[in-house]
Amino acid sequence: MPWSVINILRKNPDLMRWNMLRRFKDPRIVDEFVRADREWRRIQRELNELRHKHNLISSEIPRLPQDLRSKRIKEARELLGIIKEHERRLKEVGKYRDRLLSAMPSILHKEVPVGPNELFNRVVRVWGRARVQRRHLRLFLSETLAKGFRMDYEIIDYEVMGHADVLEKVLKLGNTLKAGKVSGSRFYYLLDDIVWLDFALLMYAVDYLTRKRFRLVLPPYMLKGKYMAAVEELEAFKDALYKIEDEDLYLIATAEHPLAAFRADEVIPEEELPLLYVGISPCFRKEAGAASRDIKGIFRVHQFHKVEQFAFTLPEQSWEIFNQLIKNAEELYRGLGVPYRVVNIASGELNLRAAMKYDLEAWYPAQGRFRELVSCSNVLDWQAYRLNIKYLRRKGMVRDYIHMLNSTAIASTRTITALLENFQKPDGAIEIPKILRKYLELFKEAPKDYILPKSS
RNA sequence: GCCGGGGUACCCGAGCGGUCUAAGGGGCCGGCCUGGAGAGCCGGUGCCCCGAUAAGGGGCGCGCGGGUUCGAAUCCCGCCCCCGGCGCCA
Repeated sequence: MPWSVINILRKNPDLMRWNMLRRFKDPRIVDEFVRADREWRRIQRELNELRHKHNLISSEIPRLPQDLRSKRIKEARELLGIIKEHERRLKEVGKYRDRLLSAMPSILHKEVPVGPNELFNRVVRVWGRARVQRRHLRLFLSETLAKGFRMDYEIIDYEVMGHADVLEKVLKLGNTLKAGKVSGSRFYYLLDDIVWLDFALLMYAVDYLTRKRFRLVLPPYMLKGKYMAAVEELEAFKDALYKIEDEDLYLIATAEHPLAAFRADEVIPEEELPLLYVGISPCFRKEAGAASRDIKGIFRVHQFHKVEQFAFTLPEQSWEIFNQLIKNAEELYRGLGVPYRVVNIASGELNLRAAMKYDLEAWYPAQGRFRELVSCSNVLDWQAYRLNIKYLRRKGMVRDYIHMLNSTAIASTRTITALLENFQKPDGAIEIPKILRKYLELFKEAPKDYILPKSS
C-alpha cells in the first residue's frame, strides 16, 4: 500500500481539501497535485510501454545472425531517443509532484480543535497548585477557569522574580552576557549548582523512562540532509537548523530527528511493535523565527539538553501510545511538583507532520503565564513514508507504513526556568524538588535541598 | 586524510558485457498432505505503473548517483558505508 496521504489524494481528494481548510491552508494545492499526479502516471505508463518495446528488440539481437543485427540495433537506438525524452519529462513532472506531495499534511485527528491560532487551543486537563501573584489572578483564571478547568492555586503577596533575573542576578549561576560576547545571543554559561541541576533532571527522566522499558539511546548529533528532509518540514531547515559548512550535515534540533531515522529503510515485524526509545542529546536551534521573543535568560536558547520519548507503532496502536507518552511527561512534572496544564493544539498552529499535538505548559508565577515545556505529537505515517519504514504483518505478509510519535520528556534549560520561578522562596533561594535528591546525592559538591542566593 | 580489500533480495551466497526471467540454500507467508504438528511436495516473498483494493500484464531494482553500450550485477567516474594497514586524535 502506498502512503495513506497518496491514497486519499487519489481516491478521496475532497477529504484532503477539507483537511486543508481546517488547517487554514490553501486547498488548491490538492488540485494541483491531482493534476501533476495524473500527468506523472501517464508518462510513466508510456515510458513503460516504450521500454518494453526496447527490451524486446534488445533481447532479440544476440539470437540474430550478423547481417540482420545492424537494422535492429538502429531501431533500438532510435527508440532510445524517445525513451530519453520521456525519462526527462517523467523526472521533471515527478519532481514537481513530489514537491507538492512533501507539502501535504497529515489528516487531522477529529478531536483537534479547529482554529487559526493558539487562542483556539483547548485545555485538556490541569494539575497542581499554582502560585499566583495577586496582579496575575485574572490572567490565571482566564487561562484555567474560563476554559472550563478549576485549577488549584494560592495567592502569594511577595514579588516572584523572573527566571532570568534569579539565575543571573540573585543566584549568579548563569552568564548570558559573556556567552553573548563569545558566541552570540541565546547562548549561556551555566555554573555549579545549575549544572548539577541540569544533569539531575536528565538522569531523572532517563531513569523514569528506562524503568518503563524504553530503550536508552545516545544518537548521532548530526544528520545528512536527506534524512533531515525526511523527518522535518522544509521551513524548519532555514528557520531552525544549523548546517555544517561545506558538508551535507545538519545539527539535530532534537533527538527526535536521529531517533526517527534510526530504523530508516527497515521492515519491522509486527510482534516487535511498539518500539519505545528514550533518547538523550543536545539540541541545536537557530530560533530564526523567534525575533526578539524571550531574549533574556535561558528560556529560549540555541543549545540545550533534552531527554526525548520516541515510538514506532502499528497504525492501530498509535493513539494509545500517544496517550502513554503525554502521561509519562505529566508524571515527570508531577514528580517535580510543577503545576501545569495540558493543551490540545489548535489546527492552525499544528505543523504539517502532526495529526494531533498536546503540549504540557507549566505555570510561571513571575510571568503570570503558562509556557510550553513538553510537546507530544502523533505524526502517523508522515515520517515513515519519507524514511521508508514499514511493519510486516505475518498474516498475509502485509507491509505498510509504520506510525511514529515523539514527545519531550525533559528539556533541561526550559525545565530549570520553570523550577526557578515555581520553587523560588521570598529571599530568592530555590528549593530543589525532593525527587531529584537521589541524582544529586551521587556528587559531593552538588546541592541537595536549596540553591542559595549569592551575596557578593 | 592516504593505500589496499569489499558492499548481490529478510539472511547466507554464486554470477564478473547477451537464455540473468539474478542460480542455489535457509527464513517467512500460503496451499496440498495430517486427528494435529513435523517431514515432504507446490506456489509466493522489494518498489512503481495499468487494472476493480481482482485476475492478469508491464517497468524498475545487485550500497547511492551519473556515464559508456542495441544490451551493465559485470566496464568507467563521483559519493556513502564496512574491513585491514599507515597517519591524526579523546
